[in-house]
Amino acid sequence: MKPIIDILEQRIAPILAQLAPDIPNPSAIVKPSQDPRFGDYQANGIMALAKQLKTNPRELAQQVVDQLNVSDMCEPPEIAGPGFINFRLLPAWLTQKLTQAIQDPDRLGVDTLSDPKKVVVDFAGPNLAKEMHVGHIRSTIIGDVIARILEFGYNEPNNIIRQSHVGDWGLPFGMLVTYLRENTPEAASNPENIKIADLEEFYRAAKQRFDSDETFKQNAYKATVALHEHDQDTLEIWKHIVAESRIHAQAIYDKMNIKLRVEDERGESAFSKDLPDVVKSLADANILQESQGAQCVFLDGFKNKEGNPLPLIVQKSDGAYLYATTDLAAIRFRAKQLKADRIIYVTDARQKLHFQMIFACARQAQWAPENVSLEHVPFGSVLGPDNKPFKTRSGENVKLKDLLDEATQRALKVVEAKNPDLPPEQKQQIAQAVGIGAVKYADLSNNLVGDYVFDWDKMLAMEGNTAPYLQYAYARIQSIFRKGDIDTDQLLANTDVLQLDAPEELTLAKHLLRYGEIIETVVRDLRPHLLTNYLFELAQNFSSFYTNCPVLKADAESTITSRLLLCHQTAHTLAHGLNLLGIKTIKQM
RNA sequence: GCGCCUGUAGCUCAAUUGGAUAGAGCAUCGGUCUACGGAACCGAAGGUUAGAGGUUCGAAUCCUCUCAGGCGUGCCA
Repeated sequence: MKPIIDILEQRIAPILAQLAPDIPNPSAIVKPSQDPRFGDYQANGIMALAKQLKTNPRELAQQVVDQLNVSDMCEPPEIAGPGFINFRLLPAWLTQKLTQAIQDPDRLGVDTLSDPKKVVVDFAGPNLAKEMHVGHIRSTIIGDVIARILEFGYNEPNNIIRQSHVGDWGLPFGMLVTYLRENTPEAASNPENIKIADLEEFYRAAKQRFDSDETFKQNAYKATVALHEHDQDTLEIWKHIVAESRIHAQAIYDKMNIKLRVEDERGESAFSKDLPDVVKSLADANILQESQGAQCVFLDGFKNKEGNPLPLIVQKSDGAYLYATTDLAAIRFRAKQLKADRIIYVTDARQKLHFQMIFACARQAQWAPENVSLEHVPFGSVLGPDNKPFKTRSGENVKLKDLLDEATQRALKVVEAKNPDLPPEQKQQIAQAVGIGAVKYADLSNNLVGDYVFDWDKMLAMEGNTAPYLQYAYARIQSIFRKGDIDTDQLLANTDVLQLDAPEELTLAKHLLRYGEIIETVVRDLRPHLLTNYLFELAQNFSSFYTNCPVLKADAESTITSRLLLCHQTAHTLAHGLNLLGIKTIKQM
């Protein structure tokens, strides 16, 4: 089914078109009402339209209502205030629609969005030379969630292409190759034996040599040049170091429940051979200029501190290429080769200017035509308790592995306290789901723009807008099904007994039917916190229902079944939504 | 200097992008209290939306200025 907003708008649209033939696409602008006194949904567009028509808004609203037929789904619409139209959904209609949603376990009654797009989501993209640290956490979490939501919304998983633009081609690798040759020449001559137990230590040792020894430094530069010139020996060692590094990154992804595979990786090295052609093409298109020895593109509207045109530098004065060059190669590849309709970049807000320039350049070079949407999803920084970028006490980056381990440890303590009798392996599994879920949910549940303070106690607090609260609501429902020894298949064979009477039942049902509306909005606006908010409210509505409406102890058999169906659909929606957030549910906690 | 972002209850954040009396969660106070899992529920209190103007039926949201903080601003990514 379409979102209720869309149903109402589409019913009103032809009436508006007829009443205002000269206004292009007049819209009813239907929104959920904030206050129950104004019904379930309200149309806000009449007043703006009346303004344009220079007519009385309430009279216009009356004309709309006179012609509008929504009697199958709503009580008679009311005109209120300066010209709102308020809609109250009929229980019978809600029952029918919710029944349909229950009978559709794969999509929960959510329509596929009508314009399935081919989308590239660029996220994660760590530097493979080092272990992932807290600086990578947001892009990784948010990008994965955006990809998951698009996969569901467009219902064409193969059209959603994850791209991890890893750093695997720079000086750090020249350092690592040189260090490996120096310290373990036996591995360097047999690269397939390269094993790096501690990637961070390996990098640190190489960096120390680099900083303290001039000969080493020169060798590292040489190795980097050799790499870029595709020297066979160097390339062979590089390949195995990258493979080892990738194992470390993959371990983090697995732990975090991030859907990223080796095939999704297309980093600097993959575009390295395209870079000369990027510059040449810009020159051929007459948009390349030399300035202070560097090859630059000057784009309209970008100024530096002196107020002079700000260049996008694509080739340094020493001939080397930069990340701008690689990003341009990538954008061209994604638009032309992958044929993406939307290209989404999930990076730090500090890169905003960079992407504005990259996008402008790609447009000017006609690598991304106007019908390809280029979208930067910027997000703020993770701060420590001192409101400064999150670091360890000694001022180093917090390793993602350590952070995730601590999350699990802390969650395990809580599980031990609450449920000491569970088998140890189950406690471990719960701690994993709760700890990782808490970290991810904390990251996703606020508006992306703006920094947030990393606070263990708040994210793992078992009350409030947190992952554990949602997981708890899910676990409680599972408990009902265990206690009542309910067979879900048998239950779902009786969906026609659904009946909504109690106010808590109606509130819950209305909320369940808004799932598609939320999905549609998030697919369009790429704001995951709208989904976390929705799920939190769902859990709250359920808790209220749960305390006020006995399920297994209800008076009539039909009420029991009906309420079990509500429970089932709530649990199913919670699990589905949490899965879109990359967060696991557990049956007990 | 210029540009971008942020400023909402004591704290952390919302407000479906211009809609009705700005909502949640923590914390505080009060209630439910042998419970289909109390990791819960119900209620109270808490606001000049940083400040000042403006736009209009209507502004936290749009415009102008001011204040405070963060980030960026040519060869790092």
